[in-house]
Amino acid sequence: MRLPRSFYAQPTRRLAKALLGCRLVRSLDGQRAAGVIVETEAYIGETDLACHARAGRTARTEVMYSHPGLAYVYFTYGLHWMLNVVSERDDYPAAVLIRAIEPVEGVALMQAARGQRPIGDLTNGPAKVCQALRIDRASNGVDLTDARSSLWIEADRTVPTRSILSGPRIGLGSTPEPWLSRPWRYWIKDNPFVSK
DNA sequence: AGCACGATTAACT
DNA sequence: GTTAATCGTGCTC
Repeated sequence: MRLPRSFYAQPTRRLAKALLGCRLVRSLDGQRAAGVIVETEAYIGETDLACHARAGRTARTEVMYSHPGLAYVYFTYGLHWMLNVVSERDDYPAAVLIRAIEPVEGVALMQAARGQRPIGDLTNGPAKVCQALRIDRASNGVDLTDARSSLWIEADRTVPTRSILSGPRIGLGSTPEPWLSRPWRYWIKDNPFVSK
């Protein structure tokens, strides 16, 4: 079952933790490719200087200001796509970055999209997830709660609180403190598919 | 109109 | 550990 909009309309850090253990599903030519979310990061509002919304409302960030439950997909480093899910409420720009999933369905489909890499190297990073599931600009703004969309999230495993670890977000470069060190990255303890 | 840089990855040494 | 790849975005001139 597709998770409803009410699931996404919660505080971003809470959503980032709640997404762990959920199943990210992509429908490709009628076939399912899916994985359990094992690592996420929260990006929260215009005051979070690591969040793209620090620049305010622009063409790029517009999706983050829209409804919770939409996909915010952006391009970076000249070649990579990143998938986020919009959180909170309308007109408040925040989202959760999907950093890694554990492949569980359509592994061959994902390997075909990733140059036949071994399962352990298939989706253990945010750009790898997008490449494996063929997510690019065409998925930006897609509604994950709309029954017609080919991308959505389902409830799956229950992850006990004691198995959720947190730490600083990755790749923030010259982002100033305190944002650089905020422990807004979450992952499932001991899961081998968390990014390196 | 031009420019510096990025929520990364893979292939190097 | 280091670095090239590669281009959209937001900021400065």
